[in-house]
Amino acid sequence: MAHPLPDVDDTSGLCEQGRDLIRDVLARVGDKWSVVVICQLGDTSRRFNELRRMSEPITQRMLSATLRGLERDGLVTRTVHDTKPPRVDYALTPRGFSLLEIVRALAGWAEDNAAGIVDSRTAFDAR
Amino acid sequence: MAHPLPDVDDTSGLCEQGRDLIRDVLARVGDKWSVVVICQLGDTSRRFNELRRMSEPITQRMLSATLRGLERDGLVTRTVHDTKPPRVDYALTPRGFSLLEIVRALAGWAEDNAAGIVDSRTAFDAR
DNA sequence: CCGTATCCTTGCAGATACTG
DNA sequence: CAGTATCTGCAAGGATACGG
Repeated sequence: MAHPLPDVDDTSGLCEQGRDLIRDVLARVGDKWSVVVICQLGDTSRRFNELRRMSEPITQRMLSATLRGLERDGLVTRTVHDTKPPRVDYALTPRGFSLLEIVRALAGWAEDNAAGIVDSRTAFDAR
Repeated sequence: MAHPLPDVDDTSGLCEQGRDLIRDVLARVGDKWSVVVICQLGDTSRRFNELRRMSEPITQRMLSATLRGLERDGLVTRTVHDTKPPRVDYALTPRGFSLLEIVRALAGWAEDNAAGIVDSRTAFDAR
């Protein structure tokens, strides 16, 4: 196991420790579809095509891959009901819900700073 | 300005409104180098090659692009000192600092859940 | 020292078609 | 309904070289 930076200064706090895994988590949050799916599962469990419709224009392939990734990290559960037309339910785990909280905080920040960011961009581009 | 989704249901709360911009912000957080740079600027301002060394193995190209993106969004400032060897300082803006807070919260969550996630992955892969 | 310009590879994601 | 398989493009990013 590679030691995560036995570096001289640790002035950056949390951001320096466990770099790999943290980047992993950040990547998931940065992933377009993961966040969308997590948000949609925030209220109740959903079925595959239900998520597909809600997350348009996601492709089947991407939804499938996204869900498998989330399941792998223990963020969602996949429950197969052996009914006549097959039915699969996806739901957030406790860990998934705790991530949802953070994502919502981030979304809140984005909303609060949206106008300012747009202004900054306009100013920057006008040059 | 485009209205942020005059959609039918808003069951997912914040995650549904202003989708485009929010995804933009999330993408920045998910971006490998942006977070690293923001964290390194958390304590004090830094010079270009200083950031370059601290963020290894980032390439010049990527650091340049990352910094320009952050500057464009008003997250960092770029200050050129007209000294004999050219010197450029990058620093976090107030907006940058406020994002740093969120990123640190996210990093904290990652640390708290690191072990659990690794376990989930191992269990998932062992099948 | 602080970048930009160019080339070139790679991996991600869309489209499409098919299976249990 | 709930996915997997294959093929293909396209753009992000590494390597390298050069300019202010």
